[in-house]
Amino acid sequence: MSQMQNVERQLREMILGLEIGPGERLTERWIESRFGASRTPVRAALLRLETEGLIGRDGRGWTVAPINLAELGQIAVYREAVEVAAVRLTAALEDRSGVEVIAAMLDSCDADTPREEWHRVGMDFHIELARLSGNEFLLRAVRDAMTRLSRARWLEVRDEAALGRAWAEHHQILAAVRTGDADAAARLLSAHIAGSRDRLVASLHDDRRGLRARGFAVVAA
Amino acid sequence: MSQMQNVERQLREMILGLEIGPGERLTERWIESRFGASRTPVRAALLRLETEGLIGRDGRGWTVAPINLAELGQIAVYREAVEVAAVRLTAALEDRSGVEVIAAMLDSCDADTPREEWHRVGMDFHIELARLSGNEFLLRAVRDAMTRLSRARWLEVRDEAALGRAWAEHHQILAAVRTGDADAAARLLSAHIAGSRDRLVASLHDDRRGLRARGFAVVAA
DNA sequence: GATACCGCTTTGGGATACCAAACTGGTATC
DNA sequence: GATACCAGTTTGGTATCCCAAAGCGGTATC
Repeated sequence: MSQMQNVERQLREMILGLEIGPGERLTERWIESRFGASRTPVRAALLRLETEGLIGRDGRGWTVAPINLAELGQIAVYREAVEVAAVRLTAALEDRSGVEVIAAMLDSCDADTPREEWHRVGMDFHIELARLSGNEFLLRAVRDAMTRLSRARWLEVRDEAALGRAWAEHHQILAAVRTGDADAAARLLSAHIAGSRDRLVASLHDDRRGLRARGFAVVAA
Repeated sequence: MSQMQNVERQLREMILGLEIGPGERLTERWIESRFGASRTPVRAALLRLETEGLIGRDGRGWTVAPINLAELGQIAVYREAVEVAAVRLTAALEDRSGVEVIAAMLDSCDADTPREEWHRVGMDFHIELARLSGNEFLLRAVRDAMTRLSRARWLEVRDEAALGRAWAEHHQILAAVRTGDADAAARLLSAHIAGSRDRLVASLHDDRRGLRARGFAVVAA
């Protein structure tokens, strides 16, 4: 793999994994020495990550995007629009066997599954559901929204019950898609996204003091 | 303005203005000499334009994105999802005075207005309408969709009647938003997008022989 | 003590040199 | 005539070097 893709991937993982905190400053020279690459691939990676919304410009330099509570609400509206459109397309397909693959993916998580895996599968559910629609743009939009939500969802304090509820809602959505009931699938998905947003914003809002104590920049709603 | 933004802007204009044809190969060295910049800003511009979908990788090199008829249909579905969501938000706002600015923008076009201006305003209508929603993500999505549609719409053979019909539909949509009738606005906008797509695809499909004769790569639906 | 000033350092933007892989065109071989 | 092969060229990927501007301290001045 090329250095460029390598730096991009590793840097993205460090940001999403909160090894580099939201709001932290980045210098091209630091990344250069950290990954043993020269500035050319580093700058390419930075440009890519900027379009993903994971980093931004801070005057002349680069900054890891802060956790933005107001943005979370806007993303919820955005993803509702594209995810509902995608699920309606999928429910109208003749061959909806793809939902079984997603159901199996959900069922692969059990009590022994590590938290990172639950986190990843929880996002992949929405991404793979969008992929079934066959529309590249809806898929890209959902993937983009999930990337931007990733850190916030990771920081969310989720109890066992909330996770179980989310998984139940996921299965309900799949069931509606399976039977081709587009309206039901859309309604369930909308409610799921709204609930997800509310719990997420509430959780981060309650804990924003703790987040700031960890050195994370948090922009209020 | 920095060289980087300069190269990016000029190259984008050349691509959107079809001065570089769809499917044409690009070399970093050619861009370098063409704009009098070195490879660093050239590469930055290429990376940015790649994320906009205007250029793509062709093995090791770069290629101007072809006109893709199948993609046009997918974009229509995508923009319907985000534009309808945006217009519903806007219709629910207390202050909807922004629609008057957009109406004035439409009315600024008359029989003497050059075709490029009609083209630009026709896209800006949708972008500005999305901006009124206040949702950055919906706005970005609409702007992105319009950028990707820009060349195809420019190549579309539009008669006077079709343009007048489009403008009338634009005004109808604004009227519905003005009165706060979200359902009507959504319905009108959906129909407008579907009709726009049908005419666009039909026009390009009919003329695809002529397009190929001009050296433009056209991917069939 | 506050502030204006100055020199050093850091940093991103740009330019250039080098390399390996891919491409090209011609040639030799069958 | 078709094909395999080889040298020369082109091209994107990478590493480095230079520069101007911004940031940072320390100091002198009031």
